Order: sequence, then C-alpha cells, then structure tokens
Amino acid sequence: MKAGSAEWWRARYAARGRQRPRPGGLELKRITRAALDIVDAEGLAALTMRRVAEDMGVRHTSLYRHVASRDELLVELVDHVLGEVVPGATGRGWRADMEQAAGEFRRVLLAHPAVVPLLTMGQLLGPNALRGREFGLGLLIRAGWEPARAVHIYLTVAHFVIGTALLDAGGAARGVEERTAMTELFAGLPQYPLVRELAEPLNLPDGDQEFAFGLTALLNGMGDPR
Amino acid sequence: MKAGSAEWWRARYAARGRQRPRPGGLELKRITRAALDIVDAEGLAALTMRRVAEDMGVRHTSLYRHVASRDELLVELVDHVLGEVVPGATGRGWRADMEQAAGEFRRVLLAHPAVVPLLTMGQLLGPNALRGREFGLGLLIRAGWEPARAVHIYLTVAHFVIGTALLDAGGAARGVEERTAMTELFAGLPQYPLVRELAEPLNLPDGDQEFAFGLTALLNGMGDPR
DNA sequence: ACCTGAACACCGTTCAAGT
DNA sequence: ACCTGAACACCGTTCAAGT
Repeated sequence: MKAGSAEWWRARYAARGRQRPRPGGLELKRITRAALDIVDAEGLAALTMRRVAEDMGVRHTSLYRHVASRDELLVELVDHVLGEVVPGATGRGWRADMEQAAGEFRRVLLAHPAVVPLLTMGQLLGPNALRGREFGLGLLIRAGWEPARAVHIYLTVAHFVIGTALLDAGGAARGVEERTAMTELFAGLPQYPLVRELAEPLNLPDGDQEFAFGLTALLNGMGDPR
Repeated sequence: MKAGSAEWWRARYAARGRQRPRPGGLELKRITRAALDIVDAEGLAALTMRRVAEDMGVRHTSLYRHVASRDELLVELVDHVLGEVVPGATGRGWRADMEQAAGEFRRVLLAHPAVVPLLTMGQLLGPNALRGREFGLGLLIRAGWEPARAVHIYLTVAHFVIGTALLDAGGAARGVEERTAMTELFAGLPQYPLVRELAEPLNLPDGDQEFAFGLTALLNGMGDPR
C-alpha cells in the first residue's frame, strides 16, 4: 500500500485516535515535529530516520513502530505543515477571502521551504489538506459560483500558490555572492540578450510582489459568479 | 560549489565542448540519457549511480569522472528534459504564442513526470532553460509589453505550468481502483461535505481542460500591452 | 585521460529478543 | 505494547592502481 494513496489514508484515518502513547514515549505527532525541525534547519537530505531518532533520544529502529517507512513520515510531515494554514473569512467578499487564504497558504509554504517539494509526492488527502479544500470550496460556493466552476477556481489558485512557492523556495537568488555570480554568468552568454538584460528582475524577483501580480491577474480573469 | 547554482553553471558552460570522448566511451550526454530512461520507467528512487552504470555496462565509479555527484546528474537531467521543449511562433499574436509555448512546456513535463519535482531543486540556468526564457521574453517584448511587465507575465505563466504539472504528475487519481478507494475514503469523512460531494471533479480532474481554463483566466487577467 | 577494485561511512528496513 | 541490538542489503563517494 503506497504511502499517501487514498487507500493508505483510509487506513490512516481509521487508525487515528487508537493510539494511547505512554507519557514521555514516542508518538506520531512528536516524531513529525522532530522531523520538521530537522528539515527546517538543515533541509530534506538531513532528514534520516537515524537523525530523527537521535534528536528524540531513542534508537532509530523504534520509529518503525509508529511509522512504517520514511515515505510515510514524509506524507505525515506534509499534512502537519498544512495544519499551520489558518484561513479565515474577511467579510469583504469571496475575492478578498480567496486572496487571504492564498496568501496564508503561501506564507506557510515559505516558512518551510524544504517541505514544498514534498507536495508533489502524491495527492493531498490528509485531514489538514481536506480542511483547506472544504474551506476554499465553501467560500466560492457561498459566493454563488456553480460547483464545477468552483472546483476549477479552487484548483487553479491552489496550483498557482504551490507553483510560485516552489520556485521561490528553490529558485530565488538570495545574497550578494549569488547575485554577482549570476551577473558574471550572463556576461559570458551573449546568445541570450534579453535574459541578460532582464537578469535583475528575473533572478532577484520580489516574490511577494510577483505573487500578488499573478493572483490578481488570475482572479481578474475568472470574472464573477453567475 | 553547489550543483545548479549560478557559479556552478558558469564553470559548466566554460567546460562545455572541452570534452573529447573516446568512441564508445562515456560521455555526459549518454549518461544523462541513460538516467532519463531509468527515471521515466521506474521513477526517481530507481535512479542510483550504480544502476545508471549498470545500464551502460560500466562500473559505477567511472561515472564520477564525468559528473561530480548524483546532484549534478540531476541538474543536468533537468536541463536535458527542458531541451525537448520546442516552442514556435504561431503567427496569431502573442497570446496564441504564449498558449502554444505553455502547452508545449506542459506536454514535455507530463511526458517525464518523475523529473518534474526536480524543477524545484534550484534555479533553472542551463542552456535549454535560458533558451526558453529568451523565447518567452522575446515574444512578449515584440508584442509591445514593457520589459518589467514581460518578466512578470513570463514568470507567472512559467510558475503556473510547473504548478499544474506537479500536481498532475503526482496527484491525479488514475485507474479504477484508486478511484473507488477515493470514494470509500470520503464516504467515511462526513465532516467534509463539499469535498465529498465534489470528489469526482476534484480528484479525477481532466488535467488538460483544467490547464486550459487556468491559463485562459491568467492571460485574460493580464490585459493588453501598452 | 579514462576506467577499475577495494574500501568507507552511511542509509532504510527487518526481526528476534528483552521489559 | 513498546523499545533495543544486531544484522542485511544498498547507497554515494573517494582513491590508489591499472591501461
């Protein structure tokens, strides 16, 4: 049974709450938190079963009683991060709500850049992912969008947020040395004049501004319900 | 020097063409191709240095003469795949050109789903990535968009294509068994009524249709140059 | 210059054994 | 029920040695 699949999640939901951890013992949530700490501080490559166990003061083989594999841990980690997304109604209409929720989603992803690539591992079917779906669909449908169109809008915005976060997390050229390295790189590549000329905005984009620009364009293009 | 960084690519561009492979010997391009075959057939996890070497009839340690690390191989693999993107002018205006280029980009990504997550590893600064940038910026600027805005539009569309491809590649519920598993999963989760009601379009989306919808909305929202 | 063989440190996972 | 210790197969990478 592949970690993150619908079948896997079903078994997971069924098992939830059945655990009764001993005080001070291991527990899925504690493991996930330790994993997130490692990933945030040192990146995905540093996240090994042995390292998680070490940080928790336990042998690495003990982890396998709570999580069947490293892949399962990664799936749980993703939903754990999605749990930090707390959207709320603005009271200023569906567009404002959508922008607020998208911005909140983006904020959380940028706070955990190493986790973002994991969003591509499979479908997002954990409890926190579904809560976000329910919220997004609800605000669109209450605004009068017909369901099929609400799904389109929801998915498009979600994809946009993830897409920009991905390139923001992995891509942006931060720091002076990377910046000068970029300039030197393009200086030696006269075959790409526009890329060279526009190197500054292309490689040192203001991610937030670019995000706002794209989201506005996207929502502008959606029109209005009914 | 981190694989995929501007500094790394600069050294890489400088070294390019300096190799003179023996007939039948190893060569970066042949290694990259072998790697792509493995990844396409069996996914990213199957891509080990040992496996690549085995497929090429060579010892795995030999690869390190042509590529400094597995990470470097992955970076080269990404640009190799981007080389399959062949956009062309439609003669029907910038919007049609942009839609054609985005569709072509999407087509290539979907043909190599296991490679898509790698697009998030770092900046896309290889020769094929830069060629694509130059093309996209060129068509926008020739259409009359001012440079700063052309950069915005280019990045937004690129992010959208990658975002949708990511979720398409990893996410869609293909096959009957995954479909019924999904139904059963939601049947047990009454706390998400909309997610349950709209499970069909949410989890079995027609990716191409959804892509077209989003791209149209995006470009609609951009307006016109000048 | 290129490829090989042996070796090292590290990893995920399994399982019998302890409490 | 939970944790441990030992073990297995596998991995990326290094390097001296061959041609």
